[in-house]
Amino acid sequence: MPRSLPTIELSGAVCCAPVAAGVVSDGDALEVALRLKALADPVRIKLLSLVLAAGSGGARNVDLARELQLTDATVSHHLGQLSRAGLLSATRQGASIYYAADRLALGALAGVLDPNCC
Amino acid sequence: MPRSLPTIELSGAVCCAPVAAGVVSDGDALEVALRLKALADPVRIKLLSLVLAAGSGGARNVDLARELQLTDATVSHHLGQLSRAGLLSATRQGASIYYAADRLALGALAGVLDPNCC
DNA sequence: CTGTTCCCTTGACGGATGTCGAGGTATCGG
DNA sequence: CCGATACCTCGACATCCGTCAAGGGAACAG
Repeated sequence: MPRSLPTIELSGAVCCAPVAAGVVSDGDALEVALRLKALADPVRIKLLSLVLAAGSGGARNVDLARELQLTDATVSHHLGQLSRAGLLSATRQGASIYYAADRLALGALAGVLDPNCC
Repeated sequence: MPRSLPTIELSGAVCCAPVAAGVVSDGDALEVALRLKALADPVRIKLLSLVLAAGSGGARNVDLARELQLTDATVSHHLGQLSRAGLLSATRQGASIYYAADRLALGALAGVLDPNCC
């Protein structure tokens, strides 16, 4: 990979028009790709479904790590990826941090992909 | 990555229930992740939008390569990724191969992601 | 203050990935 | 048959990524 991917802010709302609506700009392509990359891992898909199943209260690193049979360090890494992509929100409560899914961001990302809806 | 990702068939229809509908199985997580991985690249996002813009007739490797300023070998690699994920269909016509987007597959993948719709 | 629990960061390792150049195969027009 | 065009495959290179072990900081109970 000669040209490394730049780092851009992803915490904001998913912005761009559907991919099917016209040729996307380089910037939009990069943004969508980075958000998708945050999701493109089997562990993170399971992680997301677990967090979604936990409801608005959210889920903790330890419990997710036990469920997935992974180290807390690895789960922390994955949670960081999803958070930085704006797909998860983190809320500290005592010594624990509760992660909840951002359903709006997820829906917006799906909308960018869907050629029929929207 | 200690455990390398297995290779599975992706040419069929996107099958599984939305990620928000419940905790996904390991198999479903893998399938969704592999399809998303096929899309999680800025070049492939642009590629997909170009192919979509070309309509049902499809687009050719050479023209896409010129548009993207990439080698035909690189574009062939990306087209292969998208095809193997079931997102593109290829039709030979003389010496050329026309690639068209599979809007149904794309919409189904979006549906798996969307927590609100479906 | 001490110990426990929870989480994050760092460093390291092996496997995966995007890009290209070179070379091979197929189709078609002379 | 020859050349041109379009596509693919292969090998190589640099970079990225998922995983873990080790260690440190923060909150809380005693």
